[in-house]
Amino acid sequence: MPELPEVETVKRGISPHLIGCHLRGAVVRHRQLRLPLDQNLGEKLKGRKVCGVERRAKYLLIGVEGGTLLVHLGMSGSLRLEKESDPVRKHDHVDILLPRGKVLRYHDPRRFGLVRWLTTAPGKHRLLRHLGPEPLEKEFSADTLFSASRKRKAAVKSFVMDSKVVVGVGNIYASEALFRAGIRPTTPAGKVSKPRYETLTTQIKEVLQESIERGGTTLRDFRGAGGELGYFVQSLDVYGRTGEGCRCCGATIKTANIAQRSTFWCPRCQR
DNA sequence: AGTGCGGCCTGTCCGC
DNA sequence: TGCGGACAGGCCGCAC
Repeated sequence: MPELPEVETVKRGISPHLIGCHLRGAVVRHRQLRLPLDQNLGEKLKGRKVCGVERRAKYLLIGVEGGTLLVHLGMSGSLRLEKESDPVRKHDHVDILLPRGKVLRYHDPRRFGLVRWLTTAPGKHRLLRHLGPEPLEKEFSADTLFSASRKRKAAVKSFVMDSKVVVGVGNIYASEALFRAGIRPTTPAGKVSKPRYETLTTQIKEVLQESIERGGTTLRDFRGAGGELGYFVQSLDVYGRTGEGCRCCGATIKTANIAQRSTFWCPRCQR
């Protein structure tokens, strides 16, 4: 479900409700996520104060005195601020108990996500250690993209989705950024020129930034922390538009699988 | 070393 | 209406 703009939307939604709070504990209803959940999570969190909420790639890092709560939403996860008395739905696997009867509720039907309590530096965790640059930071530039791409034969679309190259570019925004840059997604990464990587870098930053400003993309079930929809779906140019006309030239949008992920492009605008 | 594939899970939608 | 199969926003670990 969530790509970087959706995770950023959740982060912005939950931050003001968490920072400064003393946690009352946690309720764990289903332990088996991508990594098994700590049975004693509640005991470990009890009484601790939340000092900050950060995002690294698609991971949320809830900074708590004495540790970090690492959360990933996988493909179908969501985090919502609710009241403890709100009915528990199927797949509400974890509640983080906040003051005054409020809870942060983790819901994930497919269970590809994770919730982990870390007491060491999160950046050194094996899941975060090898991550590439943040796309919206200065260190992600055409230079880094171009030099990393030399001699790489994989499709440029797979290349920009490689988290060692740059994080946070998922299946939707990879297709969208390549459309905006006029680059065909099947082109081998090593054959894309420097000027085209300049354009692609700019477009990756822009498409992610615009989506964050519209609250992310709701395709079927994405919601912000308060349950609100993401409106970027209205701005998608190619993703999910197979057989429809290109908004730019009118040609029919095509789709194919690249490395087992559906990929969308305009055969006329993207060469 | 880079690449592609299988697998983790449930829900939904489509064609028959 | 029911049923099987394909597919879904992520990403790790493995074999080649």
